[in-house]
This record gives sequence, structure tokens and C-alpha cells, in this order.
Amino acid sequence: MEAVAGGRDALCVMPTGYGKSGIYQVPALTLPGVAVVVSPLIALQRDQADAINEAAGRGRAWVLNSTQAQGAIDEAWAAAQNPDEAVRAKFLFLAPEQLAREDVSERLAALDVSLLVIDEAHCVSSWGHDFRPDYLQLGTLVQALGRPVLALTATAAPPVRSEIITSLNLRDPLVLAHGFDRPNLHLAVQMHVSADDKHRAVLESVPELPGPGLLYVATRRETEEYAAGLEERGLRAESYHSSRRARDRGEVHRKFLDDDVDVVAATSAFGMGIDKPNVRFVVHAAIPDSIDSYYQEIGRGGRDGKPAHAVLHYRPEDLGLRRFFASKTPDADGLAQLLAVLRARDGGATAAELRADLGVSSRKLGGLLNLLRESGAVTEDSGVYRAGTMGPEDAVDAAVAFAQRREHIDQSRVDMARQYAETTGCRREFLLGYFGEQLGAPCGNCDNCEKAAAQADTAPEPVEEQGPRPFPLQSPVAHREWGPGMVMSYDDGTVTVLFESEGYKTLSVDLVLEKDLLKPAGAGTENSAE
DNA sequence: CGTATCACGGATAGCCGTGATACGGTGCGCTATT
Repeated sequence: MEAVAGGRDALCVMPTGYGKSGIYQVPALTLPGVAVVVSPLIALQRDQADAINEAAGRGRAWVLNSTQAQGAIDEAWAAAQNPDEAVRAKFLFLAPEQLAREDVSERLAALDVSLLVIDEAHCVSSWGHDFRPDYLQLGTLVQALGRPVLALTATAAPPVRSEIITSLNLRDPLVLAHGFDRPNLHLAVQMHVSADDKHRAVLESVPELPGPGLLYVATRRETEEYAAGLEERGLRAESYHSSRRARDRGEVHRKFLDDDVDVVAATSAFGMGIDKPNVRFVVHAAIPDSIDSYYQEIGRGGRDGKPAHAVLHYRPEDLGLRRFFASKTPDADGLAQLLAVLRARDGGATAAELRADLGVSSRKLGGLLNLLRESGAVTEDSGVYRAGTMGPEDAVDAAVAFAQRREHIDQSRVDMARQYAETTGCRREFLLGYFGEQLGAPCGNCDNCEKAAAQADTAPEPVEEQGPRPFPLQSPVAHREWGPGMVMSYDDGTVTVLFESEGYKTLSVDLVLEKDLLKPAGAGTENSAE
């Protein structure tokens, strides 16, 4: 709050329930002007605005989005522009898609903005590149507004933090990353060979767990199959996914929060913004696409500090779906067409002009533009795009290569999830290592620790041998072929390095030493002669 | 990448294997229809 009130940029990584909202709400109420809050879900925006208006008085918080009537939108802008500080709006909630609109950014530029808040800031990294490209445009808005920025999220591993800082153009931000450890969550993985066995094991084990809880599955169809199967076994079960009707989704939320349901079988659509203290289990019937997603999802369990179960039902085949989603072949023709149109316009073009010329959807255009911009083929200055000096073919190649590099990284994130499922070491050490924290000793509250303890009862206690750790955690290293990277964790005689262009790679420490595979590197050696 | 589904051919049970094919997650904004 002090940093924000003092005008400094900040990034806060803290669990839900730690009072992240207060960090922006208190300074925003004391600073002159309006706080602009960017939030990914309209339903979340409404909840937050309602809460503020209940506490601070009507008309202080307003929501702007496409579901509102023009009258309500006019009213919100009028409240934000009201020169009378006593009745003026203090908070405007918008999705990034709103900020991409020209009329909205013009009105914002004319507004006395106290503070720009990016809530759920990990979306910049997880959604910006393809699903919701407008997230990657926020950095431009940050620069244009020139106001202090506060980025908030509950889950962000170190590389995600760096990406948020870079992408949002944060200047010398205060970074607060609060403890990721959730010692009351019991971690376990159950391996299955056949799909039928896994299905049966999930249906049989969930009713044995104390509820209420969440069951995450891979597809919409499975939400309904599992919900039906659990109801047959006497549980009150609901299914939840994006294509259920809005009213039904709201009803499932309400039932879950009110303990009117024992288990919700859901896709990844369920959970953001939900703060329910007494979730007793989070079971996964399929492995998620990354450790980031997995930790976020199990983090919804046991917020009250009491014991809760995180069980992953794992089949290696389930990784196939995640690999499929992580593979995104870029549209080379679309890139070439966009470049041709852009080069034909000498003074550059706005996104709206490009869309009119090309006749593509704004989402499609946004994805292509992001790719060209990130690969350096196109530059952007206050909403105007210009082709760079690269030749058209080189530019397309560069963008395609950039997309392939990102796919590498996404695929390596899937591999990290696989490693979690297959590790024989302490699962908590593994998870915390991924988030850049060291536990120091096995946790004693995961299946692998319990297995080790059971063996120790019958055999003499094995000496805890950590093995050599030639490079400090979070230190920069370089590999002859894979270039620069950062040491992320050690596990069971291996070291995991996050390479800038290849993503996560796990190497045998012995081989690294024997073959001299990694060299310590100073910070900022991206342009090595290799 | 894995799977569910269906048509089909070949078997001669009350159906099995094979190959082709479609499908799979997350939300915004916007338009057309009720």
C-alpha cells in the first residue's frame, strides 16, 4: 500500500484471502482520481464493484462492459469525470478487451487516473499469447497512461513474474511474492494403466473423502459423466464448464459456496475468484497443462488451514490432450497477408484499419499482430502499427520461429507436470522448487514421504543425501546448444533448467558435471557468440 | 496425442477387429433471434 500510494509500480503474488484487494482499494480511496482495475471476468468485476459500493457508498465503483446498456455506460463515465471528489467514481472495472477499444482508451487518457490495477495478472502470460490477445496490449496502455501500476495474482512462478513485469512495462517494481507453501494440503498421485480403471478409481475414491470438494476433469463431457457417476454413489454433485448456461453456472457457484453440493465436477473454467475456506479436497481426474495450473487449482483446497487432500489421478496418455492444446501452428499465410497490407500503408495503420482491410476477426488479427510485434517484425506506437525493416519473407519466418519457440516452452511446461506426477521424491519440495522456493527437508505430508517413512520402519533410516548442486538455484547458466537459462530446481540427482528458447529441461547432475554441459553465466548474456 | 464413434467386413458369437474421422479448454464483444 505504501509503495502504491507513493506512486511506485508493484507486483504482488499472494494467495487468495491474503487481502490483495485491500492493497489497491485503500490507496485508491485516498489518492485523487479514479483507479482503473483490469480484471478478466465480468462476473468477478461485478462482485468486486458491489463489495466496494456496499462498504464505501453507492456510486464509487462502476463496471464497463458489453453487457451493459448505453445509459449505464454513460452514467459510469459521467461519475468518473465528475469534478466533485466527494461523489466521484473511485473505481472503474474493465476487461482488457474494453481497453483495446479506441473510444475507451481516448476517454481514459482524458481521465484523472490515480492508479492502474491489473488483477489476475498471470493472465497476461497464460492468455495473452493466443486466447485473449488484448492482454498483451496492456503494456501499451500502461505506457500511454503513465500512471503507477499494481499487478496482482495468486500464482506466478519466477518466469511468469518476469513476463508480467516485461509485458506490462513495469518500472522498477516492488515485487512481493508471499509464501507458496500450503502445508495442510496432503499431496498424492495415483497411477492408472487403463482409462476404465482410472474412471472407476475416481468414482470410488471421491465419496470416501470428506467434502465438500472439487473434481477437475479434462473435457466438458467428462464433467457430466463424473457428476452423474458420483450422484449414483449418493453424493450431491454438479457439473461445471464454459458452455453451460450462465444461470446454471451461477447456480453451481451459489450451491458450492453455500455447501448445498458435495462435489463440483468441472473443467478449468471453475474457480477463478472463488474464495471458499472449507474445500476439503481437490481431485484431478486428468493432469493439467502445467504445474502453474495444477498449483492454482489445488490451492482452492484447505484455505481455512485445516487438512485437505490434493489427489492427482494420472495416466501418461492424458498428457496427449495437453500436448495437443500446447501445439499451435502459426498461420503463415495470414501473417504474410497482414504484412503485405501493412507495408502498403506508408504511415502505418491502426488495428481497426487493418481489420477493415483484411476482413478478419479482431481476435484473429490480435493474435497475428502480437506474434509479429513480439518477433520484432512489426512495431507499435500509440496504437499505430508499422512494418519493420525486415523483408516480408524474413518477417514471416521470424514470426513462425517465434511461435515455435513458444510452443517449445509450452510443451516443456507439460513435461514439468509429467515430472510432478512421476517423481519419487517429496512432492511439496518439487512444487515449491518450481515456484522458486526451497523447503529444505521432505514435507512428511505427501504420498512419497509416507512411503519413505513406511520403508524406514522396516529398514534402517537412510542417510538423507542431497547430492551435488553445482549451480545455485535461480542462477543463470548457459548450455552449448540451448543457450542461456536459469536453474530452477534439483530433484533426485537431476537439475531442471528453464532455457529462454527451449523451455524446461531436466538433466542428470552427474552428466552435467562429467560432460561439462552447463557453464555459469552472468546476467544478461542473451547475445552470446554461440 | 488419445479416444469415442461409426461403418464395414468377416465371422457364424449373439460380435469382434480394423480403419476412417471427428473432437477436445479457458472469455470477451458483437449480432441475430426470441
